Amino acid sequence: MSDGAADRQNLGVLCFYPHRAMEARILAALAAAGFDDITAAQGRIAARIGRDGTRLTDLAERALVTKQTAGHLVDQLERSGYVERVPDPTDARARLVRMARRGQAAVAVARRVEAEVEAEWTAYLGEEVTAGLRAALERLREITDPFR
Amino acid sequence: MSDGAADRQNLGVLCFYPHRAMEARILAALAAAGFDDITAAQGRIAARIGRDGTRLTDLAERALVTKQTAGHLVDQLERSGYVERVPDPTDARARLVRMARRGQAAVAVARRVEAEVEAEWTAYLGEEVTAGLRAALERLREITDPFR
DNA sequence: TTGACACGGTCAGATGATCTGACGATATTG
DNA sequence: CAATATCGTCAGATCATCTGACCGTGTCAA
Repeated sequence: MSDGAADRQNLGVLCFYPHRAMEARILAALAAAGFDDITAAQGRIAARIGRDGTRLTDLAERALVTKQTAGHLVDQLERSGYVERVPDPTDARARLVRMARRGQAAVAVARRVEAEVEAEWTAYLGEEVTAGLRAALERLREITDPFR
Repeated sequence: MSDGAADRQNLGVLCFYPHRAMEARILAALAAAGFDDITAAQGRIAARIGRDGTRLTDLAERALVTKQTAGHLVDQLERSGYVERVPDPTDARARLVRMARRGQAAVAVARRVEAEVEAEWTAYLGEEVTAGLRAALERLREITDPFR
């Protein structure tokens, strides 16, 4: 699919490492904080829930999975008390998935670790390079994220 | 795990989009070229096979999965004729996984698409920004890739 | 207003990917 | 040579993911 380990790697593969590293760090911190019943896939869904709740279909679209998969993961998150489903006042067909109390607590932990890891990366790369990296990635997102 | 869609996203999440986009493009191209029996997970393993073959344990380490998972995926790749296992001349315990003829053909297709997608990204971001992005990601890999 | 179609979500079933734990065979090292 | 580490596999379980079918609700145009 791409190179062996030694050669120049494509940008997609290079993006894999930081993504995976961040995810692993957050998951580890969550587990250490007592949120040990959350999986990576659940986290990827939960990470895309907006402040006022998000529709299942939107979650699926943002996470690039089918709505069935998203539904499955939301079921688990709901059972574990991280999220809740409420009716969407603007559309009787839809329901909004939003953070429950336990979910908000987990988000707080996740945010802290995110900031911590970013700080480490910034310390290693330097402020300027990091800012450039972020800008480039945000720009790239415009053409690689089918949702936004 | 992180923000809703609107807010500022952490660098890990931002890395997700290009990675996923590249992977999807390569997979689609492979399927179109007749290599339609390969999955993303198989591709992630195959992408890490070096020119002269690579040990299963190394593949697992590079792809950040257990050796059991790697073995499972290599089994499938072998059954589909993409790779072959040969004895490691330097160690009777080990075997080297290396590309078979069909695998090499698939790699050729993948390389072409990689280059194509990178060219698109470069056109969108500009030469300079893209070079900066690559440099930053390569640097970041030093502290986020447990293997290298 | 009503019929055709789009959209939000779920159910059912299948497959794929991944892990933990245990194990046999070979290397390495003191 | 004995102790220990490494390489890979087997077995079994669980989680994630997809396709296809389906029901209820919204939308829009004739």
